[in-house]
Amino acid sequence: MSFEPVPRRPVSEAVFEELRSAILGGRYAAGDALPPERLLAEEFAVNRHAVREALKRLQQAGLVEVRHGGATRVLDWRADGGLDLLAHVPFAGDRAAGPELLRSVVEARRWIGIDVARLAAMRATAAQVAGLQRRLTDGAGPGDDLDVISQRYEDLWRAIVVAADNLAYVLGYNSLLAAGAAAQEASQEVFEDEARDVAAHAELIAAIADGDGERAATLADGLLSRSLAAALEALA
Amino acid sequence: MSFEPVPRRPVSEAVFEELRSAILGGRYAAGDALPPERLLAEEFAVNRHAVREALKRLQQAGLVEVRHGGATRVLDWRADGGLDLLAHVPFAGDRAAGPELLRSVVEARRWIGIDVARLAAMRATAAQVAGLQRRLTDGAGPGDDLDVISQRYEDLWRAIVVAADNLAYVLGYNSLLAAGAAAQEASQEVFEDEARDVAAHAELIAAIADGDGERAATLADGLLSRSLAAALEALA
DNA sequence: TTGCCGCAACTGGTCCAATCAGTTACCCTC
DNA sequence: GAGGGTAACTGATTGGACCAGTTGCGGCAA
Repeated sequence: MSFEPVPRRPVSEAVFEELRSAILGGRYAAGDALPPERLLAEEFAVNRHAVREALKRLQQAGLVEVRHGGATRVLDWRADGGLDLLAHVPFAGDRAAGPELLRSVVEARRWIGIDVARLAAMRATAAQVAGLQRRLTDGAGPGDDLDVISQRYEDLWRAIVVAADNLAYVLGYNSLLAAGAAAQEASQEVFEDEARDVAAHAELIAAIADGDGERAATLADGLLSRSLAAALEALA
Repeated sequence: MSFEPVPRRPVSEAVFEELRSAILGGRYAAGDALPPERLLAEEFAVNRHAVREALKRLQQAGLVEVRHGGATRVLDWRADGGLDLLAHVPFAGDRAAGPELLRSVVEARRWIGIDVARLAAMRATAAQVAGLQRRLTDGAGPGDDLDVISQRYEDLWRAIVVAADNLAYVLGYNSLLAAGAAAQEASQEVFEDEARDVAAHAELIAAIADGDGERAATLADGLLSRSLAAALEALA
């Protein structure tokens, strides 16, 4: 028989996740004061420094506001939180945010993908186009493992996003990807049909290579709308 | 004569900003190891805990990877960072990322705004529509201060985004807004013409109230494209 | 009685010092 | 030359002390 390695993670991270989950899960309303650091340290049975490190991360994530001398207050993350939070919402306790979340992510990804395809067609350098085509021919048969297919699909889209030469889209794509990874099983399933359609991808890449923005946008729309439909169907 | 209050901010924040700027400014390449905590503490002339708190924030921001026993390494933030980073890029030292950034943000905001307007028209509740109309009539004259106008403009769009009922768009809008706020002067200027056009906003709200998604999308496109044009012009 | 002033008790911020716990690389042995 | 073991790194965690703002209560003065 074999044993799994004992999971071991920093104390401050455990505290961070605990508090984050409490906030995202609604156990603290916006404006509520968190317990004082000394009390938190006592309750979690860790040193105060560890609590402070966790609080720094919460602060960076836009979940709390810390004031010297005053209390640490919980912010309204829907109003102040950034897109990075999306990946953590699924773990926000028992609230059934999962389905709504999946639809949100796929919906946004479809729409942004359309513009990205158009921009890539307009802006991709020769080297980037070559990279896209290489990625396409590197593609193996359809019998591959879903994980492999998904990986290649993500990689292809990442290259397209980079070619679009828009920092907001690049970083936003990273965030959406992270959110998708957090709900892995559901996400992969939704994108499976699309990810396996190599012929459609080839058409898209050809349009980008031709610099035909409108055609690229239309093709991307067709591709990504399939996943959106799959997501909406999965919710029913 | 009068004196200004002495600016006073936490030491860990100063360290954080210093390191962030060093990383985003390219003074560390992706994969490079940061100096050890003990050395950083010595060089910044602060306690090691302050350094650790700063590192926790960098870690949360997706800029570094910390490994117990090993070195703290700088990540490739363009490949791994989330949209939240966008607000920090303006502080990337002397690299001329500013102009590219402004175009990216305005471009993304325009495109997302179009979809948001369409979705809001389809999904806004009666209460949300009433809220939008109220915000419109609350609008004061055109002689107002630019700060006030900008504030109201942002508030109106936030309400539209919320009405679109898509968590990814809500949080993404927060991130884009934060990025805009980081480059305040330039951003306000670009959006000024659009923000002052109350009549166009009234049309947009009317379309949303009617549930006419296509018309709302078209109007939003017209509005936001103005700012995009202004941004592109500002870059020339 | 009412207003305000000041202090005391809270809150977070910073420091010092020590020790635990992984990683890495060098050196010695076989 | 390959291997293992150890020493010297790295970050992780703890404890305790003290500094620095905020808040609210109680007593003093008008």
